[in-house]
Amino acid sequence: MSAVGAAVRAIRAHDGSRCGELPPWCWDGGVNALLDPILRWYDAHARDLPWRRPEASAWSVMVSEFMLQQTPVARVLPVHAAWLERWPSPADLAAETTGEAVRLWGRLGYPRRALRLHAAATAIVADHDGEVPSSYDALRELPGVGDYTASAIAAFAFGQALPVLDTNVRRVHQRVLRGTEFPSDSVRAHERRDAEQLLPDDPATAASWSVAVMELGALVCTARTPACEECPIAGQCSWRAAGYPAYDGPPRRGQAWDGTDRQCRGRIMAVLRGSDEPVHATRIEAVWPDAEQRERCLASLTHDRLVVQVSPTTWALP
DNA sequence: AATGCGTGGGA
DNA sequence: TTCCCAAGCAT
Repeated sequence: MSAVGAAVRAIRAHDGSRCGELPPWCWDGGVNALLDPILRWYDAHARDLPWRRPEASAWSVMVSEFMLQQTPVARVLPVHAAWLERWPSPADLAAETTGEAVRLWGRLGYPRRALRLHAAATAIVADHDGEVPSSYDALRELPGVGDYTASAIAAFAFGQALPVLDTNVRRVHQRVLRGTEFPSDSVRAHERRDAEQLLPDDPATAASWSVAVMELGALVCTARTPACEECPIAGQCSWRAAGYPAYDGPPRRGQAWDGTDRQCRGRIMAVLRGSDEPVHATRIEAVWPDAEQRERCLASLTHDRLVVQVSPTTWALP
């Protein structure tokens, strides 16, 4: 992907045009016309988040990106602070048990992320001399690091010019450029082309642009009830200009919860997190009466290495 | 490519 | 109250 991006920008720089599928108003003398208003808005309205401060380490950025995968900022803030205080470097975390990582993960949800972050820290110590790698490709090889997270760390921790396509950026692009309310369920090729073409060439400006668009999506161009009156590019928004047509794509994926294995696993994990000692089976039975499902979930949690069976009747964090 | 994976807050 | 969804990843 990074190689493709470099090629696209090289071609663009060579012929001096922003050839592509984007509306012509996107360009003002060959420059992204959305850049100035969005950067100005960001300057005035950005939240002061620990992982965005100049002194934030790459490790701090990386921890935040793991925690922010599907979890809102407000809930990440206290856990991120606790992690960075306890494990200021990848080596500090790698020296810890995975069980402690899961315990300090607390109720952020999707605790497999805690295991992957621990595994990533271990790999960083083993393969990168304990320093968070800066290249997209090296980051992408770490457990739990997909396209978004690799791009985000490379851009925000190391100032590289990589497109960052998270759910916020995708929604902003879809509305402004494509005139519809929501993007598809998976990232399409045209979205990458859009992001590549809008990305400023200067690395520092590119990183600022990416975080600013993300913030705009998080605070103004929200999924529900967007605050268009506060939007710096409302006048250029295709969705707004079209009269906010309602979403008419395929049904968006919702997640069942009541009675699911995920709920059962969550209950079991909550019990184990709350105990420093192995927990007797009766305490697990107390939170999930259905024996068949309980056993299935205990087995899947064991398979995931989120729990270990300590004795025939007791369970614990690994 | 479709599905499974936690949790809690806001509309 | 119910529903929606929040900086995704792995399989």
